[in-house]
Amino acid sequence: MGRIPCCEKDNVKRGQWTPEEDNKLSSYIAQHGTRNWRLIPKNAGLQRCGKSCRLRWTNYLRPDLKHGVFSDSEEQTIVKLHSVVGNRWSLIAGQLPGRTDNDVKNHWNTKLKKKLLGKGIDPVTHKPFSHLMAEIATTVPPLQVAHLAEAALGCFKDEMLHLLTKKRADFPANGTDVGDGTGFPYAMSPVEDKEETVQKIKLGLSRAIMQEPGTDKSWGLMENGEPSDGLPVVSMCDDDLYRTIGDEFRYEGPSYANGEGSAWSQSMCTGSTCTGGGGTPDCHVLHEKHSDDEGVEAEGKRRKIDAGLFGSDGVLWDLSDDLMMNHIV
DNA sequence: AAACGAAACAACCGCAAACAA
DNA sequence: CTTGTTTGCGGTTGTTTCGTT
Repeated sequence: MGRIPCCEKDNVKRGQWTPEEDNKLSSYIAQHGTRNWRLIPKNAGLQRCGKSCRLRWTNYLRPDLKHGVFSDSEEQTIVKLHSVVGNRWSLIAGQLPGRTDNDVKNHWNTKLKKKLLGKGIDPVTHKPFSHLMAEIATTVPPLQVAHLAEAALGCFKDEMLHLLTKKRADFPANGTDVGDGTGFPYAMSPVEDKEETVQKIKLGLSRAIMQEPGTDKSWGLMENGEPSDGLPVVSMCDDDLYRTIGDEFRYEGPSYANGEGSAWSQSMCTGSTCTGGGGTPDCHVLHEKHSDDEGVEAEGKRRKIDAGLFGSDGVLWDLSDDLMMNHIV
């Protein structure tokens, strides 16, 4: 017994909507409302799946939608809410009049996530990477550190690779301050091609993963403290640096009690080495949905979180005391 | 001007909750 | 209470647009 399809696949058009289709759908809904999406395409004379019509309406045609760029305050709201509820896009969109969950999701994935990563903040936990490292170092038995590092790097390797290679290409070749306020010098040989850089970074990551627990943790450094392989040396434990570079977002210090993950830690980790069973504690929580029984319980918890966050009128509570993300204007 | 890659946006898919009969 | 259907949601994929070489 399979699931009943929402429509006949054969006679259904897919892909981009034409203005005529938009008109048909809009005028039909204006007259008859949005009851029974399965019947709407048929009655409106559209060769579309009801689901497709619903999506088109809710994400694009609805008259109350905003279509412009996200404002600073909207971005702040998204980051703040995401730090509390995670990838609950509909919940977040509910606090942004005129924005859809798809809008918010796309904006997060294409802009905000990278923005945070670029500032050294883990977009999953909203903590600076330095704090994550420190937590791992202090709370985990040394023998597990290497495995956790591997899992973490697996989760973020693509983003790290992207950022590192991009940054490298952007830095000046004379090794002076790049002028972003970080005082971070970067020396790059002009003849060094990008592919070589990528290979070096990959090698560095691999070494970090392979490194036995208890050995020198100063990744990328040779015994004399000089960078090996020409890789940059970045202090990942410098909160002052973080505050300096955080011209838009500022981390005000850990707020999770006793190393507990935030309420939203079911956010996705799609890293290839993250298998859900092992890995970091967060990674374990992320995959709780995979178990049906646990999934029900997780959903129950989720609903409690929802109920706690929003009043009966759906208005967001004042979260300023609970949030770890503050904004500098 | 053309080719290529990255970013942004739009749409689809499958799952599960909610609802109605 | 059970079963079938609809709706909402989040993840993913496909397409278009923009910027760079």
